[in-house]
Amino acid sequence: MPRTIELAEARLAVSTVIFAREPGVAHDELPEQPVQPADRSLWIPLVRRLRAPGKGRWALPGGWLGAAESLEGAAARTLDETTGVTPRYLEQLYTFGAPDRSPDERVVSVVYWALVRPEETSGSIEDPNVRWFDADDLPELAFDHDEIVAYALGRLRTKLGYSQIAHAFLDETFTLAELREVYETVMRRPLDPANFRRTVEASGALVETGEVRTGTPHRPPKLYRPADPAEAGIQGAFRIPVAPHLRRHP
Amino acid sequence: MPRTIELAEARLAVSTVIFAREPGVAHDELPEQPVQPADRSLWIPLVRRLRAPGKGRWALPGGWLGAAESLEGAAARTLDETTGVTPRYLEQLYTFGAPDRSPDERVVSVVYWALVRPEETSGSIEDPNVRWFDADDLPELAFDHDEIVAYALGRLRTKLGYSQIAHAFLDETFTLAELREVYETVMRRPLDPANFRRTVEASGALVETGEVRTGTPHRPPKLYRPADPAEAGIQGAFRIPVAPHLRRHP
DNA sequence: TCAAAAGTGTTCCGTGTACACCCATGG
DNA sequence: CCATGGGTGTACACGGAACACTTTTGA
Repeated sequence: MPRTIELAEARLAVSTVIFAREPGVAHDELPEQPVQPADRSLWIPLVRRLRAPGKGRWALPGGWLGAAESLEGAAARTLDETTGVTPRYLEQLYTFGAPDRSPDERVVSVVYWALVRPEETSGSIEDPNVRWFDADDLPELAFDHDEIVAYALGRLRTKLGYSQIAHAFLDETFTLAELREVYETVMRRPLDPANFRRTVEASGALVETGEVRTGTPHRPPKLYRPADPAEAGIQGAFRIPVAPHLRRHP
Repeated sequence: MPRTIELAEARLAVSTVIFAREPGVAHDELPEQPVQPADRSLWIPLVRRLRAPGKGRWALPGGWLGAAESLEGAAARTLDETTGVTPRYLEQLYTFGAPDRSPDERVVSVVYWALVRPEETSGSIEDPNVRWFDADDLPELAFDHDEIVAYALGRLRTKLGYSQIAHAFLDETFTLAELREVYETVMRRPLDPANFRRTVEASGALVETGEVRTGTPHRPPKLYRPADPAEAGIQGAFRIPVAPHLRRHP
């Protein structure tokens, strides 16, 4: 028995939560001191809102959906326009559409999440209204963007455990220690270097380049690159448990 | 360097992929013969499109987003209006918004997926334009709905492996054999009854009701109900691997 | 009393984890 | 030559899987 429904005059927005291992140009100054990878944090660029609603607050980079572009295309475009960042990995996260999430008009936001390499963040726009924040130490954000970031962080931690996305944080070639540091940073716990090496090597997800990184004060580590997904195939999968030892009675 | 973008005049639709273990009233007649749970299939209700575009084709139940309702609310409402089904489990799946997915106007669809109990499907609308289909034997659907259903099936199979959603297919109380049949149907492989029992019992996700199901030709099985999630807590988790033994060289 | 499903016990093996140990380089 | 991170070897515990076995009912 369909009753009459007033249709929503909703505007369609696209926003992106971008994660990087290092902040881009503008960020809160921190005293530089050596930290363990598991104690390091992730960085997220935010944009200050110049208009109401939420004027003055920090918000996720985003914008309106264009007529001819795909959702992912809109995410990439608005990201580039607002922050100058071009992500290596971009995936849809969730669509937020509570009727009251924006005060004046109905806005439905398709939210993406992205991973970028260090070099990609360096091209980010220098603007007092764009700033990189520690993902674990964010200010209060506009709209429901706090909730969105928390959701994205959860997804990143989970997905890292069963997929190969960690590569998207790194340059073309990298050492196993660098890859391990990504896992340690995201999962916030140390990993055994020996076991990590074996797990990754056995998976076939990486191939040696034959090069080593020199200039370190110690034994030069081998450089790897991600295996062609086609070659890697099913065997390319490896699993790094997100939170082990939560099994037995705590 | 933001160039001018023509904003999309997109309409916001909501659709739902509904899964049930048994078809509702109207479905293709199949000769009733005993089948193994792992050989049984899932059922999905579809609605015949009465208007262009895609007139005559089968499509996912859905409709337009109402002004005052949440996305999930819209999914539940349109589902009820078109099929008469009220799902026990309803979760957002993905948002599809390719510019050309609907021929005339731009439509962005927020798609949900749902699980229903046998009793809930029996209340479904009797209408020649609503029919239940075998999820593994669908006709060619309108728009990009084939792609959507395939995506939803993948998510169901994956999520069943690490969450408790299987309950949503069953009545208030159920036997372990019934729960196991859900897993066998969705994962399309047989499970060892002994190991399944131990895994589930050890997890604390179920509690015995103290009752047994009588009337079977054999030993009466105990009836269980889902544990209160608060009590179950972290220990409430158990994992049934989706596809084991794909590890070593095939 | 018998067939068949419910439910229990036990063994085997892959995988994650800990940790001792060797290797190679810049300072 | 030595401190340090790169890289290898190995032993152990846990949990998934296989499967033999006992229990309980209706017909």
